Amino acid sequence: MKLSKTADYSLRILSFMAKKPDELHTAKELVDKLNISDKYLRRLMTKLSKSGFIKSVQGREGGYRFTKPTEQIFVSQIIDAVDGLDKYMGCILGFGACSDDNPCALHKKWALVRTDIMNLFKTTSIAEMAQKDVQKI
Amino acid sequence: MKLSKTADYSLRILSFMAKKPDELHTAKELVDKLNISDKYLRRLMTKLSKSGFIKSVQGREGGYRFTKPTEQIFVSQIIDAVDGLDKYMGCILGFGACSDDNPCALHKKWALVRTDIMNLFKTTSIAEMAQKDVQKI
DNA sequence: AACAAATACTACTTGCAAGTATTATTTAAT
DNA sequence: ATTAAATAATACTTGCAAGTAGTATTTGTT
Ligand code: SF4
Ligand code: SF4
Repeated sequence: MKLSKTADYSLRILSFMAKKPDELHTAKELVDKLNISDKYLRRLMTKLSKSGFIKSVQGREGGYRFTKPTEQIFVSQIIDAVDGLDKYMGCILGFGACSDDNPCALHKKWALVRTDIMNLFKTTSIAEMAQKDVQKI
Repeated sequence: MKLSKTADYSLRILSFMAKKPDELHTAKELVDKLNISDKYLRRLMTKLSKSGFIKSVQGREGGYRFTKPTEQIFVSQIIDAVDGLDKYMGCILGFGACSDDNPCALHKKWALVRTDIMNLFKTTSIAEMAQKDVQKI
Protein backbone atom coordinates (compact mmCIF):
# COMPACT_ATOMS: atom_id res chain seq x y z
CA MET A 1 0.00 0.00 0.00
CA LYS A 2 2.72 2.37 -0.88
CA LEU A 3 3.48 4.56 -3.80
CA SER A 4 6.56 3.78 -5.84
CA LYS A 5 9.68 5.59 -4.76
CA THR A 6 9.49 7.57 -7.94
CA ALA A 7 6.01 8.87 -7.11
CA ASP A 8 7.08 9.42 -3.54
CA TYR A 9 10.12 11.42 -4.63
CA SER A 10 8.03 13.44 -7.05
CA LEU A 11 5.60 14.45 -4.36
CA ARG A 12 8.33 15.35 -1.92
CA ILE A 13 10.22 17.36 -4.50
CA LEU A 14 7.23 19.33 -5.70
CA SER A 15 5.93 19.82 -2.18
CA PHE A 16 9.27 21.23 -1.18
CA MET A 17 9.44 23.52 -4.19
CA ALA A 18 5.90 24.68 -3.52
CA LYS A 19 6.97 26.30 -0.29
CA LYS A 20 8.58 28.95 -2.46
CA PRO A 21 6.54 28.47 -5.58
CA ASP A 22 7.92 31.34 -7.60
CA GLU A 23 11.59 30.73 -7.02
CA LEU A 24 13.99 28.85 -9.22
CA HIS A 25 15.17 25.66 -7.54
CA THR A 26 18.36 23.90 -8.54
CA ALA A 27 18.78 20.13 -8.54
CA LYS A 28 21.62 20.57 -6.09
CA GLU A 29 19.37 22.37 -3.63
CA LEU A 30 16.73 19.66 -3.86
CA VAL A 31 19.24 16.86 -3.45
CA ASP A 32 20.70 18.52 -0.39
CA LYS A 33 17.39 19.19 1.27
CA LEU A 34 15.54 16.02 0.40
CA ASN A 35 18.15 13.28 0.64
CA ILE A 36 17.34 11.86 -2.73
CA SER A 37 19.99 10.23 -4.90
CA ASP A 38 21.49 12.95 -7.09
CA LYS A 39 21.38 11.32 -10.49
CA TYR A 40 17.99 9.80 -9.94
CA LEU A 41 16.53 13.12 -8.91
CA ARG A 42 17.92 14.84 -11.97
CA ARG A 43 16.39 12.30 -14.28
CA LEU A 44 13.12 12.67 -12.47
CA MET A 45 13.24 16.46 -12.79
CA THR A 46 13.53 16.11 -16.55
CA LYS A 47 10.52 13.83 -16.54
CA LEU A 48 8.51 16.22 -14.40
CA SER A 49 9.50 19.04 -16.73
CA LYS A 50 8.27 17.10 -19.73
CA SER A 51 5.04 16.39 -17.87
CA GLY A 52 4.48 20.11 -17.64
CA PHE A 53 4.32 20.74 -13.92
CA ILE A 54 7.62 22.55 -13.93
CA LYS A 55 9.91 23.92 -16.57
CA SER A 56 13.65 23.83 -16.61
CA VAL A 57 15.98 26.74 -17.15
CA GLN A 58 19.19 25.44 -18.59
CA GLY A 59 22.68 26.77 -18.25
CA ARG A 60 24.34 28.64 -15.45
CA GLU A 61 21.83 30.14 -13.06
CA GLY A 62 19.43 27.51 -14.23
CA GLY A 63 17.02 25.37 -12.29
CA TYR A 64 13.36 24.47 -12.17
CA ARG A 65 10.25 26.46 -11.57
CA PHE A 66 6.51 25.84 -11.59
CA THR A 67 4.60 26.52 -14.77
CA LYS A 68 1.33 27.20 -12.99
CA PRO A 69 -0.10 27.95 -9.57
CA THR A 70 0.54 25.12 -7.14
CA GLU A 71 -3.13 25.24 -6.19
CA GLN A 72 -3.83 23.82 -9.64
CA ILE A 73 -1.51 20.83 -9.37
CA PHE A 74 -2.98 17.78 -7.69
CA VAL A 75 -1.33 14.75 -6.21
CA SER A 76 -3.26 12.50 -8.57
CA GLN A 77 -1.85 14.28 -11.60
CA ILE A 78 1.69 13.84 -10.41
CA ILE A 79 1.29 10.16 -9.64
CA ASP A 80 -0.36 9.71 -13.00
CA ALA A 81 2.49 11.44 -14.79
CA VAL A 82 5.29 9.40 -13.28
CA ASP A 83 3.69 6.00 -12.72
CA GLY A 84 0.28 6.00 -14.32
CA LEU A 85 -2.67 6.02 -11.95
CA ASP A 86 -3.77 2.65 -13.30
CA LYS A 87 -0.93 1.09 -11.41
CA TYR A 88 -2.77 1.92 -8.21
CA MET A 89 -6.34 1.55 -9.36
CA GLY A 90 -6.65 -2.14 -10.16
CA CYS A 91 -7.85 -5.11 -8.19
CA ILE A 92 -6.20 -5.59 -4.85
CA LEU A 93 -5.37 -9.13 -5.86
CA GLY A 94 -3.45 -7.98 -8.88
CA PHE A 95 -6.00 -8.84 -11.54
CA GLY A 96 -6.76 -6.72 -14.52
CA ALA A 97 -9.85 -4.93 -13.36
CA CYS A 98 -12.47 -5.35 -10.70
CA SER A 99 -15.62 -6.95 -11.93
CA ASP A 100 -18.71 -5.75 -10.18
CA ASP A 101 -20.66 -8.65 -11.63
CA ASN A 102 -18.83 -11.56 -10.06
CA PRO A 103 -16.97 -10.04 -7.17
CA CYS A 104 -14.90 -11.82 -4.55
CA ALA A 105 -15.44 -11.17 -0.87
CA LEU A 106 -12.98 -8.32 -0.87
CA HIS A 107 -14.20 -6.56 -3.97
CA LYS A 108 -16.95 -4.34 -2.67
CA LYS A 109 -15.15 -3.06 0.38
CA TRP A 110 -11.93 -2.73 -1.54
CA ALA A 111 -13.64 -0.70 -4.25
CA LEU A 112 -14.89 1.70 -1.59
CA VAL A 113 -11.48 2.12 -0.03
CA ARG A 114 -9.92 2.57 -3.43
CA THR A 115 -12.36 5.32 -4.22
CA ASP A 116 -11.40 7.03 -0.99
CA ILE A 117 -7.74 6.84 -1.90
CA MET A 118 -8.37 8.27 -5.34
CA ASN A 119 -10.41 11.10 -3.91
CA LEU A 120 -7.64 11.81 -1.50
CA PHE A 121 -5.19 12.09 -4.37
CA LYS A 122 -7.53 14.10 -6.53
CA THR A 123 -8.47 16.66 -3.93
CA THR A 124 -5.06 17.33 -2.43
CA SER A 125 -3.06 20.01 -4.19
CA ILE A 126 0.66 20.53 -4.01
CA ALA A 127 0.00 23.90 -2.42
CA GLU A 128 -1.75 22.05 0.36
CA MET A 129 1.07 19.56 0.69
CA ALA A 130 3.54 22.38 1.02
CA GLN A 131 1.89 23.72 4.12
CA LYS A 132 3.38 20.92 6.15
CA ASP A 133 6.83 19.46 6.09
CA VAL A 134 7.34 16.20 4.30
CA GLN A 135 10.62 15.19 5.84
CA LYS A 136 12.37 11.89 5.81
CA ILE A 137 12.21 10.38 9.29
CA MET B 1 -2.03 -0.13 -3.99
CA LYS B 2 -1.68 -3.77 -4.66
CA LEU B 3 -0.58 -6.69 -2.65
CA SER B 4 2.56 -8.48 -3.72
CA LYS B 5 2.04 -11.36 -6.09
CA THR B 6 3.06 -13.66 -3.31
CA ALA B 7 0.29 -12.39 -1.02
CA ASP B 8 -2.11 -12.41 -3.93
CA TYR B 9 -1.26 -16.02 -4.79
CA SER B 10 -1.57 -17.03 -1.15
CA LEU B 11 -5.06 -15.61 -0.90
CA ARG B 12 -6.16 -17.17 -4.14
CA ILE B 13 -4.75 -20.56 -3.20
CA LEU B 14 -6.28 -20.66 0.24
CA SER B 15 -9.58 -19.26 -1.01
CA PHE B 16 -9.72 -21.99 -3.59
CA MET B 17 -8.87 -24.70 -1.09
CA ALA B 18 -11.46 -23.33 1.30
CA LYS B 19 -14.23 -24.26 -1.10
CA LYS B 20 -13.59 -27.83 -0.03
CA PRO B 21 -11.96 -27.16 3.28
CA ASP B 22 -11.64 -30.75 4.47
CA GLU B 23 -10.18 -32.26 1.33
CA LEU B 24 -6.56 -32.86 0.55
CA HIS B 25 -5.41 -30.64 -2.30
CA THR B 26 -2.35 -31.41 -4.40
CA ALA B 27 0.01 -28.80 -5.78
CA LYS B 28 -0.81 -30.09 -9.25
CA GLU B 29 -4.51 -29.44 -8.76
CA LEU B 30 -3.84 -25.90 -7.53
CA VAL B 31 -1.46 -25.11 -10.37
CA ASP B 32 -3.97 -26.34 -12.92
CA LYS B 33 -6.90 -24.44 -11.47
CA LEU B 34 -5.21 -21.21 -10.53
CA ASN B 35 -2.71 -20.57 -13.30
CA ILE B 36 0.16 -19.99 -10.95
CA SER B 37 3.70 -20.93 -11.87
CA ASP B 38 4.29 -24.50 -10.71
CA LYS B 39 7.56 -24.18 -8.86
CA TYR B 40 6.67 -20.89 -7.31
CA LEU B 41 3.41 -22.26 -5.99
CA ARG B 42 5.14 -25.26 -4.47
CA ARG B 43 7.61 -23.09 -2.65
CA LEU B 44 4.77 -20.95 -1.40
CA MET B 45 2.85 -24.01 -0.18
CA THR B 46 5.81 -24.99 1.94
CA LYS B 47 5.89 -21.51 3.40
CA LEU B 48 2.17 -21.54 4.11
CA SER B 49 2.56 -24.94 5.75
CA LYS B 50 5.29 -23.62 7.99
CA SER B 51 3.08 -20.65 8.83
CA GLY B 52 0.54 -23.09 10.18
CA PHE B 53 -2.51 -22.40 8.03
CA ILE B 54 -2.21 -25.72 6.26
CA LYS B 55 -0.19 -28.83 6.78
CA SER B 56 1.43 -30.94 4.13
CA VAL B 57 1.08 -34.66 3.69
CA GLN B 58 4.17 -35.98 1.98
CA GLY B 59 4.58 -38.95 -0.26
CA ARG B 60 2.20 -40.54 -2.68
CA GLU B 61 -1.40 -39.52 -2.06
CA GLY B 62 -0.01 -36.45 -0.37
CA GLY B 63 -1.14 -32.84 -0.59
CA TYR B 64 -2.20 -30.00 1.63
CA ARG B 65 -5.07 -29.56 4.02
CA PHE B 66 -6.23 -26.88 6.46
CA THR B 67 -5.18 -27.22 10.07
CA LYS B 68 -8.17 -25.32 11.41
CA PRO B 69 -11.59 -24.07 10.39
CA THR B 70 -11.38 -21.58 7.53
CA GLU B 71 -13.63 -19.27 9.52
CA GLN B 72 -10.69 -18.77 11.83
CA ILE B 73 -8.18 -17.78 9.18
CA PHE B 74 -8.19 -14.12 8.23
CA VAL B 75 -6.78 -12.33 5.24
CA SER B 76 -4.62 -10.18 7.48
CA GLN B 77 -2.93 -13.23 8.98
CA ILE B 78 -2.06 -14.61 5.60
CA ILE B 79 -0.63 -11.36 4.31
CA ASP B 80 1.31 -11.03 7.53
CA ALA B 81 2.74 -14.51 7.19
CA VAL B 82 4.02 -14.16 3.65
CA ASP B 83 4.93 -10.48 3.41
CA GLY B 84 4.64 -8.96 6.84
CA LEU B 85 1.76 -6.55 7.36
CA ASP B 86 4.21 -3.75 8.04
CA LYS B 87 4.96 -3.68 4.36
CA TYR B 88 1.47 -2.33 3.80
CA MET B 89 1.02 -0.31 6.95
CA GLY B 90 3.61 2.43 6.63
CA CYS B 91 3.45 5.96 5.36
CA ILE B 92 2.07 6.35 1.88
CA LEU B 93 5.17 8.27 0.96
CA GLY B 94 7.42 5.43 1.92
CA PHE B 95 8.75 6.79 5.17
CA GLY B 96 9.29 4.73 8.27
CA ALA B 97 6.15 5.47 10.18
CA CYS B 98 3.45 8.07 10.17
CA SER B 99 3.93 10.76 12.74
CA ASP B 100 0.73 12.16 14.08
CA ASP B 101 2.63 15.08 15.57
CA ASN B 102 3.95 16.69 12.45
CA PRO B 103 1.83 15.31 9.68
CA CYS B 104 1.89 16.22 6.02
CA ALA B 105 -1.29 17.11 4.20
CA LEU B 106 -1.93 13.50 3.29
CA HIS B 107 -1.29 11.99 6.64
CA LYS B 108 -4.62 12.28 8.38
CA LYS B 109 -6.77 11.13 5.50
CA TRP B 110 -4.30 8.46 4.59
CA ALA B 111 -4.26 7.13 8.13
CA LEU B 112 -8.04 6.80 7.95
CA VAL B 113 -7.98 4.95 4.67
CA ARG B 114 -5.22 2.71 5.91
CA THR B 115 -7.26 1.80 8.94
CA ASP B 116 -10.12 0.89 6.65
CA ILE B 117 -7.87 -1.36 4.64
CA MET B 118 -6.55 -3.08 7.72
CA ASN B 119 -10.03 -3.63 9.06
CA LEU B 120 -11.00 -5.09 5.73
CA PHE B 121 -8.13 -7.55 5.97
CA LYS B 122 -8.74 -8.34 9.60
CA THR B 123 -12.45 -8.99 9.30
CA THR B 124 -12.47 -11.05 6.13
CA SER B 125 -11.96 -14.76 6.67
CA ILE B 126 -10.87 -17.27 4.08
CA ALA B 127 -14.21 -18.98 4.48
CA GLU B 128 -15.82 -15.75 3.37
CA MET B 129 -13.43 -15.39 0.44
CA ALA B 130 -14.29 -18.89 -0.70
CA GLN B 131 -17.94 -18.05 -1.15
CA LYS B 132 -17.12 -16.21 -4.33
CA ASP B 133 -14.82 -17.09 -7.14
CA VAL B 134 -11.46 -15.46 -7.26
CA GLN B 135 -10.63 -16.08 -10.86
CA LYS B 136 -7.91 -14.65 -12.99
CA ILE B 137 -9.50 -12.45 -15.63
C1' DA C 1 12.05 -54.48 -3.12
C1' DA C 2 10.85 -51.58 -6.83
C1' DC C 3 8.08 -48.02 -8.56
C1' DA C 4 5.29 -43.99 -8.83
C1' DA C 5 3.49 -39.84 -7.17
C1' DA C 6 3.66 -36.61 -4.19
C1' DT C 7 6.30 -32.72 -1.26
C1' DA C 8 11.04 -30.29 0.20
C1' DC C 9 15.24 -28.13 -0.70
C1' DT C 10 18.77 -25.50 -2.97
C1' DA C 11 20.54 -22.92 -6.52
C1' DC C 12 20.11 -20.48 -10.73
C1' DT C 13 17.76 -17.05 -14.06
C1' DT C 14 14.80 -13.17 -15.36
C1' DG C 15 12.55 -8.72 -15.18
C1' DC C 16 11.94 -4.37 -13.41
C1' DA C 17 12.57 -0.39 -10.31
C1' DA C 18 16.11 2.11 -8.32
C1' DG C 19 20.59 3.82 -8.32
C1' DT C 20 25.12 5.23 -10.59
C1' DA C 21 28.54 6.94 -14.09
C1' DT C 22 29.81 9.33 -18.04
C1' DT C 23 29.47 12.53 -21.50
C1' DA C 24 27.04 16.27 -24.04
C1' DT C 25 24.64 20.59 -24.07
C1' DT C 26 23.23 25.13 -22.55
C1' DT C 27 24.08 29.77 -20.85
C1' DA C 28 25.66 33.58 -17.51
C1' DA C 29 29.82 35.64 -15.91
C1' DT C 30 34.41 36.95 -16.74
C1' DA D 1 36.47 33.35 -26.34
C1' DT D 2 36.86 30.92 -22.07
C1' DT D 3 35.21 29.21 -18.04
C1' DA D 4 31.95 27.67 -14.66
C1' DA D 5 27.64 26.05 -13.28
C1' DA D 6 23.72 24.39 -14.43
C1' DT D 7 20.47 20.80 -17.09
C1' DA D 8 19.97 16.59 -20.66
C1' DA D 9 20.75 12.17 -22.47
C1' DT D 10 22.40 7.64 -22.57
C1' DA D 11 24.12 3.57 -20.88
C1' DC D 12 25.53 0.72 -17.18
C1' DT D 13 24.99 -1.55 -12.38
C1' DT D 14 22.51 -3.16 -8.29
C1' DG D 15 18.88 -5.19 -5.51
C1' DC D 16 14.87 -7.63 -4.96
C1' DA D 17 10.63 -10.09 -6.21
C1' DA D 18 9.22 -13.46 -9.27
C1' DG D 19 10.00 -17.35 -11.94
C1' DT D 20 12.61 -21.76 -13.25
C1' DA D 21 15.41 -26.08 -12.97
C1' DG D 22 17.13 -30.02 -10.93
C1' DT D 23 17.77 -33.07 -7.19
C1' DA D 24 16.46 -35.19 -2.78
C1' DT D 25 13.08 -37.04 0.24
C1' DT D 26 8.79 -39.18 1.62
C1' DT D 27 5.29 -42.73 1.31
C1' DG D 28 1.41 -45.57 -0.72
C1' DT D 29 0.87 -49.26 -4.30
C1' DT D 30 2.32 -53.16 -6.54
S1 SF4 E 1 -13.77 -9.41 -7.36
FE1 SF4 E 1 -11.97 -9.54 -5.95
S2 SF4 E 1 -10.43 -10.67 -7.16
FE2 SF4 E 1 -12.00 -9.98 -8.65
S3 SF4 E 1 -11.30 -8.00 -9.39
FE3 SF4 E 1 -12.59 -7.50 -7.59
S4 SF4 E 1 -11.20 -7.46 -5.80
FE4 SF4 E 1 -10.11 -8.46 -7.52
S1 SF4 F 1 2.93 12.94 7.71
FE1 SF4 F 1 2.75 12.41 5.50
S2 SF4 F 1 4.89 12.00 4.91
FE2 SF4 F 1 4.88 11.98 7.17
S3 SF4 F 1 4.55 9.83 7.74
FE3 SF4 F 1 2.45 10.75 7.60
S4 SF4 F 1 1.74 10.40 5.46
FE4 SF4 F 1 3.98 10.03 5.54
